[in-house]
Amino acid sequence: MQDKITRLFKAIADPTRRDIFHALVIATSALSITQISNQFEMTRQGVTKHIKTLEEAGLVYINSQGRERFCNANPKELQDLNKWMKFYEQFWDDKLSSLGDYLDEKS
Amino acid sequence: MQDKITRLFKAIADPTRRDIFHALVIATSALSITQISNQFEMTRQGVTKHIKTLEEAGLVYINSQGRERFCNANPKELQDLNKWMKFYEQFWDDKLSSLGDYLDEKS
DNA sequence: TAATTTAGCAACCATAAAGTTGCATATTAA
DNA sequence: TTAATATGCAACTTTATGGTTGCTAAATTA
Repeated sequence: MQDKITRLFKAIADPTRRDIFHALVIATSALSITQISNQFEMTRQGVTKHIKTLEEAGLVYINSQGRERFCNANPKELQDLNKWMKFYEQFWDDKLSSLGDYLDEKS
Repeated sequence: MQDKITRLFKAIADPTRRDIFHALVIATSALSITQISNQFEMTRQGVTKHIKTLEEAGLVYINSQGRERFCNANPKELQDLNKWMKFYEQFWDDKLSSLGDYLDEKS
């Protein structure tokens, strides 16, 4: 369907998903779907959909226990985005001169 | 409408826009809309729309000259995304212990 | 001045995305 | 075993997104 980096970017491009992700990151333990839902003004099913998107992007993984599904954040996955951006860092200050440096390095 | 960080994330979440952005970054000079369009299998109007999205995110700025509009990449804008991610870096290795460190720093 | 080129704007289309309601099912508690 | 809780699934609605076609207008070139 989509490549990994696109899934990642799209997952965190939604503000609600960033909030959910954030809540999971700073949580001191895994949170169930209901526990997460209670923190948001949205139906549980709405939250579930977002969780699924985050999960498919690798940003969240789930641990089922009985009838509950405990969600954990996996911020490490953001490294891929960092890597993507890394390339453009060299162009931050002065585009042309940095491009020169980049080309020099390659030669 | 949307906040800046969301606009940025959404802009680069689309693979075609990432390609356009990339083309502009590595270009040795500003490119007109037509010049960009020629590099993609899409109508000029389609490209124009993407450029507009990139422009609204601050990732591209335009220099009009006569009937032409020369587009430049502004990769510096990605710094904001970097800053957003920075917070989560501390959770990359060991979530719980890193959170501890973070809380320690704040106290 | 006539023809060509560059581009914007508007309308349209198809699909995806964000969120809802309603219902079924499995697990846990009384 | 009955009631309550946690969740998934499906259908539906609304709005956003990615892309198209067709037309218009301004700037260049012949």
